[in-house]
Amino acid sequence: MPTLHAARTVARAARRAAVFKALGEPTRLRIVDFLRRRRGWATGTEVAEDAGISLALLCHHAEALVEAGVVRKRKEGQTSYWRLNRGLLAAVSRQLGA
Amino acid sequence: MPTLHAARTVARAARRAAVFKALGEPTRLRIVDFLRRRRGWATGTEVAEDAGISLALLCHHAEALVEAGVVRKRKEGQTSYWRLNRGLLAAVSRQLGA
DNA sequence: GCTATAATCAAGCAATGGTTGAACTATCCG
DNA sequence: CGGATAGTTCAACCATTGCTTGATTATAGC
Repeated sequence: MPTLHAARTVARAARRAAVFKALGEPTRLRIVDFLRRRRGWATGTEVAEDAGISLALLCHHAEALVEAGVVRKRKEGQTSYWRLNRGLLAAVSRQLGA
Repeated sequence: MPTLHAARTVARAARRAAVFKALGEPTRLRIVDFLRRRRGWATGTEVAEDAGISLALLCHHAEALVEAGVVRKRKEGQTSYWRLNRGLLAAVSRQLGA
């Protein structure tokens, strides 16, 4: 029988792991790398072209990245824009190095 | 047809993603967290007990962590010892924050 | 040698996840 | 309106993976 403390530890690990999980896939990491180089908002078409994937696949992966909080999304008319959440990445980076 | 440059970019992303993938699983992240608190070598039994998993499962996950280079392994007699590869984590941390 | 202990291996199950292509929606523009 | 453009969703397929259980190997201690 797990204690309450143990249960909370597990839940916290799950949330933190979600960020790494989002980054732990080559295609998603390339998307993140592109957005890092890009500095600012990029359209879905731009991202998909750079990553060499279809728009459908981008949609799939981008959802996972947004879910994990790694990426922010904004929609304007018919096109959607993406940018990195550098704050979260910096926080994770700090925790990882410590 | 992908260019040679694109192929290399993909391969590099795959290697880097392997580290995040290793960290992107709650159980493995708890192992890593324990080793971080522990400072130094810990036996497999200690790690398994802290993470609340069987020795068999630890073996399974530890292999992935070693494969990714996140963890170092040393065997002495009947027991094996594990410690964090802080150098790699620091490098990944730097790259992530930049 | 015998037993207990620490770790590893092997088989199998259930669930998740990446990829593709087609269908569908919403928006822009002439 | 009508066609083109940008995204999104859906269904299907296949591979991967996390986990469990049970057997197996290697070592320590008596």
